[in-house]
Amino acid sequence: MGVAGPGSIPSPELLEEFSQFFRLLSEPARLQLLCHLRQGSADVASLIEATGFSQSHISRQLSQLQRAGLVTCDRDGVRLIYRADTELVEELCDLVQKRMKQRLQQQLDQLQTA
Amino acid sequence: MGVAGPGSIPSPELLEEFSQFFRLLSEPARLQLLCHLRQGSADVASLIEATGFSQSHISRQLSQLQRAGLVTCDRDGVRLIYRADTELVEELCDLVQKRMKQRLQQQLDQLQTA
DNA sequence: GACAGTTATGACTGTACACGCATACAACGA
DNA sequence: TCGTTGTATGCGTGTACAGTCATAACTGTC
Repeated sequence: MGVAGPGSIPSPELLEEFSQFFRLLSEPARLQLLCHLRQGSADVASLIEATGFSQSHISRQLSQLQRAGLVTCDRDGVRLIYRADTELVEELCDLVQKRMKQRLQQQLDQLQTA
Repeated sequence: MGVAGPGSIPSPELLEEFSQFFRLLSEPARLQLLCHLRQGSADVASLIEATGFSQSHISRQLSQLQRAGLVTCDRDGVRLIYRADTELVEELCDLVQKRMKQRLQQQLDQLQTA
């Protein structure tokens, strides 16, 4: 049984929500932030250091991720310590990566039989 | 073990590939096409009919999906019959949907305890 | 070959958004 | 309260791309 049952098209609203979610992951900068946070929680300064992006950019990207619930933060005095809820993202990336491997393997096989 | 092993950051190239893939799914029009093709193969005319998009737009979106291997097509005379390889997309959407449900449930619980 | 139907593509417009700079705002210490 | 540090936000710029129209390119029939 699929997303909305077999043989039916998801509503435009649901499609919109799905696409918005995937859109979050469609930006290398945000994926990069999630990857860094996968190593453990981190404050903004270290994320700036690690990625080289401006503070304002990091802030905006983190707030987008936060709205989607992919990231949360706690205060430590003036600093914000971010932590990622990366389980979902990892699962998604693993699926995609598995698929990429499959595709490359297929292309390889085709070249070898040709 | 995660995408690139624990404790390491994927290369920029890999991040780029992931984001490009998710980017494909970040557009409602493309998700819609994939959903229609989930019902079975279809020719372009019926996709135009079903979605209301222009022929040129459909053509471009399908070719993007095709490059990523999410869609294939066979000729039937002058027509092209497209079919989707939706297993991956369905898995991804199911994961995301599961997450959405979780989040909404949490919000509901919070409202009820408050 | 010419013609009709189907798909791909060049050119264009509009919009969304990444990204940086400057600055406003929040939180702590003296 | 003032200064300092850290985060959010208004504004501007550049770019990527969705979506359309017109048209080219392809596939088949006569």
